[in-house]
Amino acid sequence: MLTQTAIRNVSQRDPATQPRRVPVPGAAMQTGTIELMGACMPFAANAEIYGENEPADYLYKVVSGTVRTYKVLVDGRRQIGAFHLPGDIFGFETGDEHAFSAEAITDCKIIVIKRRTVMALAARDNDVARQMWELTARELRRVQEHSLVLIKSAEERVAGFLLEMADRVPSSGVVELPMSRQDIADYLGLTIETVSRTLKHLENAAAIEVSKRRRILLRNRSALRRLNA
Amino acid sequence: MLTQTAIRNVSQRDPATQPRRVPVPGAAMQTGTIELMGACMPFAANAEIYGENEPADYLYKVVSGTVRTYKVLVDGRRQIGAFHLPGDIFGFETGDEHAFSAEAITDCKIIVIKRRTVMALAARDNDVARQMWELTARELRRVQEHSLVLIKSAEERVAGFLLEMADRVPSSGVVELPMSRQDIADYLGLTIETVSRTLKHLENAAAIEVSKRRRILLRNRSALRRLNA
DNA sequence: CGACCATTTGATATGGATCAAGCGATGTGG
DNA sequence: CCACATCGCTTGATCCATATCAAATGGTCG
Repeated sequence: MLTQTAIRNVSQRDPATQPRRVPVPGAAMQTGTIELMGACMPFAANAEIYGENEPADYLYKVVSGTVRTYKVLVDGRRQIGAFHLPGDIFGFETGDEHAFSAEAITDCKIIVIKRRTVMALAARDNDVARQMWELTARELRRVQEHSLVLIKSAEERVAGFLLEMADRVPSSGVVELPMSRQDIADYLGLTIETVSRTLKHLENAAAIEVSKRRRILLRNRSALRRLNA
Repeated sequence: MLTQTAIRNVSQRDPATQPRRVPVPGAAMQTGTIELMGACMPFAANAEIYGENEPADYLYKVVSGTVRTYKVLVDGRRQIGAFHLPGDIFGFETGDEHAFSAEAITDCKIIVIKRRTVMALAARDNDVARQMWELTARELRRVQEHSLVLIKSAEERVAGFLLEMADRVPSSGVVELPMSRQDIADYLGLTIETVSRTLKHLENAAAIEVSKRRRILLRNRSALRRLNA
């Protein structure tokens, strides 16, 4: 259990991309007020959005693209805590410093909101405060749910992951994965080899079909659900 | 990975113990206002406090004793999500239903607060709303931190657990564990045998000393911290 | 077309699970 | 107050799922 994943990229925030005040249209307006307060910023694939222990001055909302939040242990093992898809708000873990690091997996557009702005608003408008509580609670539930992988087999983990992704991008039947096998492995606490072999397993069992490497067809969801334990 | 832990007790909430309006003194008053709103209730060791999927009408604050929150998979595997010690508030996972079950590990006294009361108060007093957000965020961070066990070895898990417990009950040097080996195992995603062997390992390495089975002396914290990865 | 990188596939090793006794503390009844 | 039963825990032997090590393959992009 010593090596899991070496640190693979030490990308930096692109200094050229400064926040621009941009009215952001449509794009998942779950939390109405929020996006009006921020600037929309592009991030290139693999760019760092923020690092662990940096002051947590901003909140982030994904407009397009996918983000991973993760921690890296001293010896290089990496645990991905979450994938964030369009519409998701992240970076509100709590407190003064970020507990995790965040990177763009693909090219992303992300609304960046000053935390102070939100806090100030929350102090006046307790509807906003409630909304923030709500969001944090939802995230808590997600992480608690994810912590069950600890007691699951490789097959259960992968099946569960596919179902989770399918639920989040409801393009019934096909799951287009934005992340690499390594990302999946680090999210599930497995190795890429095991992820690969398990996908093949599921394919042999006629539960899925791996059409392009990152495009997966769910052939038999109830089989997957059964495996999800 | 099929059997981990069968369901071991199906204890019921003692119907004799009705909530009594009791002013609760001292005992960890971190969140001032909260405890004034609730009733203090005793729970016997192994009594159920609430079950998964029950309506989440209450919040809970531990006055004395220890509580475990957990989920059980269909086949009986159990994952303990948290241990709650005196002063801790739990049961605010979110939403309408509890995501986890909660049981008293030892005899407990617990303040039970109607969620609606808190919500109503939060709607008027946004300081309360902020406090709830704060608490939820703290819990989120704790769970995120715990999710790192996924990539840790047995030794790292156990060492980390001991340090965590030592931090929470700052009785410098000795850790009095209220929970069984099985509870520890289910919290760390290990078996009791592995927990036992690992404790022996740590003892042989002069990092700890197991004096009574549930009393552990931390002989060398920096060694433990080194193992914690 | 060629090089590179992500992924798959294969062979082997191993940490922790499982199976199976032992053991010691706690409690019970005689 | 002591023999005995019980329960929680430890210890030992063996097994297995997944990690690790090592190539082979194939897709992508210049």
